[in-house]
Amino acid sequence: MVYGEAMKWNDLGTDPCPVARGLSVIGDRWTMLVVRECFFGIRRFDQMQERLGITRHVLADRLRTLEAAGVLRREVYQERPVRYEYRLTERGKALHPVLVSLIAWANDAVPPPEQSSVTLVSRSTGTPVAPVLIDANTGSPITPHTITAQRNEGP
Amino acid sequence: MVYGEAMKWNDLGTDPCPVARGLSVIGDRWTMLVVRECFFGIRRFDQMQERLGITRHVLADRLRTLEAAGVLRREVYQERPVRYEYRLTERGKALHPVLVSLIAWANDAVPPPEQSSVTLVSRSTGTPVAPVLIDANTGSPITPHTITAQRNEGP
DNA sequence: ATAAGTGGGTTCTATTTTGGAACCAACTAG
DNA sequence: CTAGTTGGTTCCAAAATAGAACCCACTTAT
Repeated sequence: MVYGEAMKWNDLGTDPCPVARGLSVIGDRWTMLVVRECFFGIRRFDQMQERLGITRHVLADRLRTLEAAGVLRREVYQERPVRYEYRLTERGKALHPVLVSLIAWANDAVPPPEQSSVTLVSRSTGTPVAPVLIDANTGSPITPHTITAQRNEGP
Repeated sequence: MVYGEAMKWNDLGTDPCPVARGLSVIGDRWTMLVVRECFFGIRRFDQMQERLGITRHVLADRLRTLEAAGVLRREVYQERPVRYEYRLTERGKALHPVLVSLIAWANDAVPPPEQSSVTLVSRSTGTPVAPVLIDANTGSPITPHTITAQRNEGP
């Protein structure tokens, strides 16, 4: 962060803090919902628009932004007339842990109306999953107590 | 989701999808940055405002929203004049995996300007951590291939 | 041949959110 | 008495979003 002077939203993308940089791409009201649709296998503009209830204008803008950020790629799936679909790139698929963590948090922090909800289950056993973050290097859990943020100065 | 009819932002909090419900709390432009400050130990209004460059009006609004959602609690730390500080509740601390996943993603998906950046390191060894999500029940990694979303209908 | 439909948008205006700056209340320190 | 601190609120301007209509290049149905 650049302390002591105002940080405008549009400058977040160049902030030293990865939280700020990440949010510059996925931190607005609709973007993660668009990403969710992509993980659900939705690829077409109209389908996303109908499922989300987002305005066409804003959806077009978000898809452009996500494409520019390398999260989605636009592919022609039909010529004459040319039609495009949107798919997650590797960088987009790398958002999976963010989405999963968010789902796990929301499911017990933001109670659903009635009992209706969506939960994550193992694809092989069908049983609910309980996501936990561990450090791949040591195998130990990651908690606010086990890690800390470190600033690496540039050249 | 309620398909076929527009979903307004303000209805997200009652959506069956946990992604939508989660985003209704933390899905706007500033909220996760406020939460980040709290994880960094920042507790006071003016300090947050200075560090983030957010307008005072919006910060006051976000703090109220986060308090209402049970993510932060407001505590008097001084009488005469009464002064408040904001601290993460258990529900707020439960956002740690979301923040860590976001940091991990941003650090390799949204390149920092120059080399300056912030990384996560183990508090005990000082070495970088590589966060991975595993299922606490089975110990196996969570990827788009190993899990799926399941809708549980309400009564 | 003509009419209606499809997919992926753009354009327009109205409403809502943000940004930026000033102001305020209740003290405390000098 | 004056300035400073803390945690806000109030005001207006600028930007983002909602909602609806329109557009273009086709394809399919009548």
